[in-house]
Amino acid sequence: MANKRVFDLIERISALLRSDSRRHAMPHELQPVHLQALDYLSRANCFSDTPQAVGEYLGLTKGNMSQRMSVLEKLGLIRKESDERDARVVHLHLTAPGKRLLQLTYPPSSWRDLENRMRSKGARALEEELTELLHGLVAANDFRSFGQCKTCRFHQRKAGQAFCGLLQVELEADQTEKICREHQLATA
Amino acid sequence: MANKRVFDLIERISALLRSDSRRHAMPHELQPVHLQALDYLSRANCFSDTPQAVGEYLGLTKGNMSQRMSVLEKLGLIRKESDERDARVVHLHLTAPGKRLLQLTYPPSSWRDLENRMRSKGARALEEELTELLHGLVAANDFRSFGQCKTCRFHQRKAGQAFCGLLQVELEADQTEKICREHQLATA
DNA sequence: CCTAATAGTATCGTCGATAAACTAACTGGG
DNA sequence: CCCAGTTAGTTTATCGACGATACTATTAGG
Repeated sequence: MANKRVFDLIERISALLRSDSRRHAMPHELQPVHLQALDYLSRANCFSDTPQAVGEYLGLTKGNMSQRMSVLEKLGLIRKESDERDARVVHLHLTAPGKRLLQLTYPPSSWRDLENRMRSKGARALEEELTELLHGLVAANDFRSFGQCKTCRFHQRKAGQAFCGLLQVELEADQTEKICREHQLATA
Repeated sequence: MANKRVFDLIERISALLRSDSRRHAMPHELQPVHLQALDYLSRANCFSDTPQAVGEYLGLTKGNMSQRMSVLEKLGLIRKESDERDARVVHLHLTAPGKRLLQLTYPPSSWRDLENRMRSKGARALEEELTELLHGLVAANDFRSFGQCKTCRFHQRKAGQAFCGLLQVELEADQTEKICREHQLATA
């Protein structure tokens, strides 16, 4: 599943995508990492939309994240909102301009051209293999998996309502579609 | 072959690898990009071991590359050598310390742990699919393919000797195993 | 030749990244 | 209760990647 050649391919593909992403982000006074963060936030559930979680997702420090987030806020792309229960925690929400910018710039056009050329031929297989690869990476390094809420081992149903057995809270239906910082794979 | 989910996976996998690569590179006064450049140079043939080529491979500007290369030279990891035919061209060779450092730090340990866990199960399939993906990306954006010399449409044999039909020169056997800036895929 | 193109360098400004020190808020055991 | 320990986030300082631009030196070609 993993060898040097696969590593080389991933490194080069992502270097090229990154370079293209920079071209898209720069006119908006942004860098690739900002678009990655915006994209993450657009998919994170309510337990996972914090600076800390973004940092864990991208493998960057919290100090760095604090900086990135204040840039995004200053540009009006996200809105900060402090948690009602725990005043230390900040939730980050995309604003309408943020969503618009994300849709406009991400993924970069080189990827979209690719999508047009290669119409979903074998996408499923690649998706599954990369998923397995990521899970291996996560397992080997104690990273968080950031999987979809409803695929989590703690996901339950109580009286027709979705429920998180780890955090012991009920879940809105739309939250279960999003990715969660606390996500854990079923024990193999 | 390409959809948003595949994009997300590649972005996240490479973000985590990049973060880990930084941890490995920093003790040596280096950044991830330096290791990527060293790795490229270790695999480039004699037409492709120039600052320009490294920049094209990684999607970065030549000015940036010029800087990176002088850092690597100052640390004694590479050696510059000007071309005999064209005095503008500089060839970059790994030194023994450069090779040692590369072996020590690249790929980062998170990847090696992965390799130990998932012994070559389905590596072939993933490799082929990512290769196809990269070729699509290359084709859609007029990037160079940087394939192995001997897989190039201009690769020939003349009297038992390998020969490049594009550059019109004979090739040493070991050069044909390496990657080439001028590489072109066979017309489909 | 003289012009245009090419490989590489030098210099500049911006800003992403880490580390470390800091504040504020929560938690839990006496 | 309170105080020690922990956690979320910010701040500050330092470093250096990166793009842009202008520059030099060499080569190609009409």
